[in-house]
Amino acid sequence: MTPTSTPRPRWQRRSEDRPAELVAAALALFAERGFARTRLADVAARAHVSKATVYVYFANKERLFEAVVRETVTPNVDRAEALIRGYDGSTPALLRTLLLLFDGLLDSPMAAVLKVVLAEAGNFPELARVWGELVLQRMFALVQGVIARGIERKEFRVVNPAEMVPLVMSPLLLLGLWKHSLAPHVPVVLDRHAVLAAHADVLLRGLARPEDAHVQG
Amino acid sequence: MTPTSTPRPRWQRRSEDRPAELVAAALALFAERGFARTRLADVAARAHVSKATVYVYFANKERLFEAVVRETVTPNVDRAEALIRGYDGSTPALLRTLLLLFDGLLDSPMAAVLKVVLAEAGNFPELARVWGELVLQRMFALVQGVIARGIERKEFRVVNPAEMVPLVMSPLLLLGLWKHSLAPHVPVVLDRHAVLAAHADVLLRGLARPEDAHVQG
DNA sequence: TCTGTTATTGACTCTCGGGTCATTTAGTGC
DNA sequence: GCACTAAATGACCCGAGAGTCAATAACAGA
Repeated sequence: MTPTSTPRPRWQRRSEDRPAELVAAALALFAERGFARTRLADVAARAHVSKATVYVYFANKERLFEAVVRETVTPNVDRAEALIRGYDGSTPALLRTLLLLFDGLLDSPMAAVLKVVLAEAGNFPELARVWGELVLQRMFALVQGVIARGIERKEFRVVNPAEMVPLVMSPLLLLGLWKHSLAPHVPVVLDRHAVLAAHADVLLRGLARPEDAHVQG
Repeated sequence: MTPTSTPRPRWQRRSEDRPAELVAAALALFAERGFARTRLADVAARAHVSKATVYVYFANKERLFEAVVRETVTPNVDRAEALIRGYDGSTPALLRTLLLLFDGLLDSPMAAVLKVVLAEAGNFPELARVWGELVLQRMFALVQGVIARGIERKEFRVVNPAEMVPLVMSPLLLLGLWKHSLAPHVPVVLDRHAVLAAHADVLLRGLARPEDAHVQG
């Protein structure tokens, strides 16, 4: 162990992994502080890299955030779509399963990203566009398909599936924002799983055909 | 009209009205651009006043926003409470009326303020606290009371009123955020009134007692 | 009309952070 | 070992915008 026995380089070239590492670091900070209050210097530090390196891989802050959105969101939507595709049980059960899966997403960084997108949509329309394209449209189609399936199979009464989508999703939105925005600072307590159970309950009763109102999936 | 015939002062002393004018100006800009991207210089300009004047009436940007929240929110919550207090019809009808009133709020600046509060809660916990105290708790109690009333009067089946509150409110949250964040930038179309009608419908069916599932308020 | 009070302001400071670039140095092929 | 490429960086610039303060001018009262 002579003084010269430490030839560890001061930095390494890792152009393969850098982008993903930067995105991960950025995700954590954007989620925690929002877009405006996140400093690229901090992102860089968290990825063990200098600020200038960020600019080697991303043109600017906004593009970095766009990358965060893409990476965070796509796998989750993929999973949801796969779940639906392979399902062949009753539609009420399918809807319950889907809600459970969304419930899981509330703990993922996706919920935090959503918060930031909503907050910054006005300042960065491009972000809103990306989100709309990558998440909204696919999720929308997904849920709408489930409702339509239920109607076709005479498990639900006849409603306009498009109008049901926001109703299905909105409690999840609320719970997500609750968790990431208000919960830490407000004394009100919300039992997430109780609310979700109640949601599934009310929703399925509300969708049931009047003649079999007693049957609950 | 001699050149000296224009003794209109370059500015006027109006310490009574200034705060309200500043709050109004600030509301418009915060709603439009969010907290971080709103410049106090612009707020001042919009209130026809210099930036330094803002600091005469508000200690800093955050306090100004706090004032905006208070002023924007209180009258609306008051109105909702008054509506409930004086009501003596059926509870389903009351719930429909309440939803209609909230629908109106979606067009008020309150929805925009909510967006900003959610976005900035992490950076300014005090804001979240104020919102929780001024709006959340009162609104929560309000809706919870309506549900409890319906159960007492045997118009609803027996549920946990506290769990229903988020279910009642969440579609409104979604529609509000939709309007102020995504709608302008995303090609998806949401028919607000259709969604709200569907919400009332599903909700009331979901709350109905099984034995009178056919009766719709 | 003069004087005192205070609301208002213009001009200033200072920090913060996004973005740039010339230079350094790790890794690669010969 | 040597030269070449490109990954990584430190030091820099610069605009933006929050917050300050001494000076100014509107109004009230006498």
